[in-house]
Amino acid sequence: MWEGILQNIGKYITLTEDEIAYFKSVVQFKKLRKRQYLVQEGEVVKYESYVIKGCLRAYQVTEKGQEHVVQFAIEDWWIGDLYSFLTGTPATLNIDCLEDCELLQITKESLEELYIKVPKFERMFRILFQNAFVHSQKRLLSTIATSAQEHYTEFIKKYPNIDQRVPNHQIASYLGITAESLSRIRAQLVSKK
Amino acid sequence: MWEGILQNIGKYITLTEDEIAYFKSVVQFKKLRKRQYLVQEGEVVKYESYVIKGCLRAYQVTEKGQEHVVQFAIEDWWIGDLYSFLTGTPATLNIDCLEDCELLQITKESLEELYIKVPKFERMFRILFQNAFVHSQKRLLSTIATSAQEHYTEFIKKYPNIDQRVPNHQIASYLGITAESLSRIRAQLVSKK
DNA sequence: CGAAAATTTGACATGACTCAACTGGAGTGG
DNA sequence: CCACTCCAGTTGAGTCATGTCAAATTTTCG
Repeated sequence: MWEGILQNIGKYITLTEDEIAYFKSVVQFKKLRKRQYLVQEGEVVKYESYVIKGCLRAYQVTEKGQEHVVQFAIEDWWIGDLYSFLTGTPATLNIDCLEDCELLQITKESLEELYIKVPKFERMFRILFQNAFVHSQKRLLSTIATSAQEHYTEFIKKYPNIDQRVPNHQIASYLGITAESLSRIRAQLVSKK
Repeated sequence: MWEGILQNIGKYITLTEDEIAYFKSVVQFKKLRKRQYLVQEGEVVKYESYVIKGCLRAYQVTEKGQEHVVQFAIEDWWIGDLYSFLTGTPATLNIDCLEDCELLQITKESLEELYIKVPKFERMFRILFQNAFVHSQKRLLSTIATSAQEHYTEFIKKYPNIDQRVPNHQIASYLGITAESLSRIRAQLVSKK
């Protein structure tokens, strides 16, 4: 249960035995079944979650009932409604499991304490957020600057592992197009070859 | 020259006199005229820049020559091609001044050293990147989930200060629409009132 | 096996784009 | 200080990519 996350943390910072023990003491293990919610719109989010195993999606629902996927998360990713988590305001996102999931969760209070007691974590999350920001900017640019077809081909190149685990209509939702459009794009790509 | 940035830093962390002195010693002052480049596509970016005064835009140019604005920056914002800065790869962005600008710049080496010598800065940038990521996600959602008109009205609500300093066709580019479309949207909004 | 979900396909609608022309204001140089 | 150019902004006409709605087909999973 701990190998994955500790190895992942090890990519960014080096911890002592004590620090590892302390870290272990502040995170909680959680199992969720496929289709279960991790977060529902309207609730105040208490945890950020690290994915040990499984696959989740975070999405927002518009007034007209359309779902827009903001993020997928698989093994070794963090997921949550960060804005709600940070500000204590009600979540605007829903997050649910596309597969049975195993998570490690940390509360805001524990995380703040972790930053103080083991400042290396401040470094790790600085790097994680920095990378997340860069990727988010790149995604934005693809959304704005490229055709739906290019955008889709970029996506499957970049996330082949996610592509194979997630239904197409949810990928469409992530890309900001309809399931029908994605279906037609895929048909075109096949016929081109 | 220093009040603005020190006050801004003070929102996130508290520094001693020595730390302030050290910080001052690692950043460089730079003035640029309107229309001058801060970063050009292809060069390796050496600095992240804090805006003391002025207004800049970061944009990418596609093969077909279309410009897409990724970010505007005004007083108290940081700007740069973060990906190039972090990885040492050639910049994909261009950044230029929309007004005469005064900047403070820091190199990657100095920033890394600053993180080590004054870990509080790790905290500050963790928070800055965290916020930048949250905003980027929200922007992405607006781009994907709302009509061009809603997206524009959200933009002017959120950034009235930028709106007034930047020509409309560049706002259009930021929103991912053409200048013509924005012009028509604005006409509609006026007629509605 | 059967119900529900996912995907595909067709017909049609529409929002945004492209290209082109025109207007008005800002900045520049004689 | 005026004439001229340049650029931002607007408007119109036609096109195209993607959306919508509906139905048929395939896949998934209890």
